[in-house]
Amino acid sequence: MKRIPRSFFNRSALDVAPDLLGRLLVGPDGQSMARIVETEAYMQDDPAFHAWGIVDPPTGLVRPSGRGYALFAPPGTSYVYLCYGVHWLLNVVTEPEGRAGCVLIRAAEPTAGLDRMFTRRPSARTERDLCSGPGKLTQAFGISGEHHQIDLCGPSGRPSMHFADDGQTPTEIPSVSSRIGITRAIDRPWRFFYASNPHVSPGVPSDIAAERRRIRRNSGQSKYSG
DNA sequence: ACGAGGATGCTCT
DNA sequence: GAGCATCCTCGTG
Repeated sequence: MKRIPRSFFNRSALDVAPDLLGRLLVGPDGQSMARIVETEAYMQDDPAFHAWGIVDPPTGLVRPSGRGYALFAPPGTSYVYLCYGVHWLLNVVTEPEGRAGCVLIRAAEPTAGLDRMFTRRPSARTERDLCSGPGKLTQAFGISGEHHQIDLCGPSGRPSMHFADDGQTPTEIPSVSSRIGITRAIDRPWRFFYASNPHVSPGVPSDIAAERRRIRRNSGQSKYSG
């Protein structure tokens, strides 16, 4: 059981995201653990990225205001933010210094500390309800704003949130889709997941969701267009 | 099964 | 004031 080193995150988010599948997330309590089964990559040149547009094109300078500035932190730093005013979402910063990118941890299969997870997530009825979504996962682990911008690659010793490799070989090739729940850049295939794993989130990839909405809109219109 | 709607707070290509 | 990297509950089949 080894902490994943900073060098692992000192790469493109497009490489880190699929490579994190099968690795373990160890929570802030040092005991709760889950095997990651779903991630998404967010890139600097990406309209869905929180740091999109904060680089001034002519000068290359980064505007130091706004929440996206935290995504220029060193690789291996956490980026935790509040989504819809309700749920905390956990990302890891990637990319060499000077560039920005991150990986969203979307779903995981609990492997340790399940009793604590059930306590922190009263609405969960089955194990599958614990970490099968980015908001559920942070609630199960007790991750919130106080865990924003912390080093996930620090020295082992006292308990702290980090990623770990237990040497278990991934049993499955990652599947790919567009990302979930976004409205911009919905065609980029930057979601990675283990298709056969029951702990993957039930969300629908954004390109498929948009197509379904379009079809429904059209059939709804035809009812009144006669 | 599936769809609709509400909660709720922060940011602002 | 609009727009979100979501989840839960409560309606209808």
